[in-house]
Amino acid sequence: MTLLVEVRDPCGLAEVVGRLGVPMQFSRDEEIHGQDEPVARLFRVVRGVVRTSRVTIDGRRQIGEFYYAGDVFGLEPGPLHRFAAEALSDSEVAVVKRSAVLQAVGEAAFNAAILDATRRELDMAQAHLLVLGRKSAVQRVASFLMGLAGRRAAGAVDLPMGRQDMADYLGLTIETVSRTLTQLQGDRVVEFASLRRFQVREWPALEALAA
Amino acid sequence: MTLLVEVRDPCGLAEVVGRLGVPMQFSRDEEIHGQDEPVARLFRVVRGVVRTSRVTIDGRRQIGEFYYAGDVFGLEPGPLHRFAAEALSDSEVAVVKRSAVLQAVGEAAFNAAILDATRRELDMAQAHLLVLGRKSAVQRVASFLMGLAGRRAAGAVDLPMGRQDMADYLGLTIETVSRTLTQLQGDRVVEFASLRRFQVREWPALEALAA
DNA sequence: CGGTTAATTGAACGCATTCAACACGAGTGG
DNA sequence: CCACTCGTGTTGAATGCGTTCAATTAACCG
Repeated sequence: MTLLVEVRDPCGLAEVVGRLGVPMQFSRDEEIHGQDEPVARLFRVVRGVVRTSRVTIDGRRQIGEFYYAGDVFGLEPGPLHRFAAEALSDSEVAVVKRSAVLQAVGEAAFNAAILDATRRELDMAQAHLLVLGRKSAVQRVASFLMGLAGRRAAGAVDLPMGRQDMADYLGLTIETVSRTLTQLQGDRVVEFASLRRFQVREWPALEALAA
Repeated sequence: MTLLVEVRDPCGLAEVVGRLGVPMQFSRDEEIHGQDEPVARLFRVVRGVVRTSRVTIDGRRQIGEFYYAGDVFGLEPGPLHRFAAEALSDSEVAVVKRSAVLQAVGEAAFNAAILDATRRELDMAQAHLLVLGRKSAVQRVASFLMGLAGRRAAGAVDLPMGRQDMADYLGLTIETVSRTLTQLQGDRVVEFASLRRFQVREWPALEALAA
């Protein structure tokens, strides 16, 4: 657990935000920051899961990313939040002003940390591009489940988001997601104990399906 | 022209790379840097157009971005190039070692510039995500043409890449791209003077189609 | 228990793909 | 100048995947 955080946070931004941040509670679907708000604070997930999303002009919803315990979010390419952030379930988030972090660690370390976090965002975005641009429904869902299960190597895995969130994230409809999950379960690749909890039965098969 | 460069390069990275860089010539489809190579240099397009691309395990090709005159490329989230870079047409590229830039401008300015460029990459990636995740073929092609035409407000616009590159970039097949272009032309929204040169006839219609 | 929301399933449709044939343009050599 | 070829782009017909719309079922919570 500690190792994971260290690996994903070589510049210490997550640690600093966690240390300086004020813990705040958010309930299911509560907004943590809004779309088009000015960027002023940094956030770190302490408990629960957070999603970033935005709505396009024609009403379609796009999920930016899902953030899990330890992850930092609130970084944006520009001065405004391009995405809103909401708690998926009841969550605890450490919140701190950017200026406070800047003051605490100095400008050089701050920039380095922001750069590092931005790089990680870019990395995720590019991985996601491959999924959306070139993968079939089964491949998308399989990749997604692998990503979730990868966080907890074996045993039952929590599926913190609903089908609609999955669908918006994967660029599919809720019906296709549902059908695909049913199919994967029918093929004994994964097994759902409940709607929000599953276990990988056949890792090689899942990897093959994720292509 | 100068204004455009300034707007897109507030931290001067493009200017520095252009100034320090050694101009190199690349012919059509020639590789500028390879996939999985270590990141050691920065590049700036002087003349021509450059594409970044990578091939997945199963042989599908993904286009990262297209870079035009003035654009900086060669930035990556990690220590290795996730994408290869190739010249689309005969091009001139200014090449400079990262270490040389670092030494020339100092660590603080270097980091700021890299951060800024990385942010722009992230911005492009997220815009692209919206296209790939939620848009139809017509919307994708229309958006793409708008993006190209936006660089040169009016008159004939150069289409520097072939249909296959467009298709890979937009997550479509070459046939669908071709059909869509034909359709847009039939609807008098755009007009192709030749295969690689077009003009926007109805801006409002094109914007509407791009959604 | 109902009442409500979320998820699944079914059937028909439509868009993009696939596979195949054809057109076009540029370059080459007769 | 024409014939030939090769690469690239276009067009056609059939298929299939994911969507759409609608109905049903399951889960959750009082």
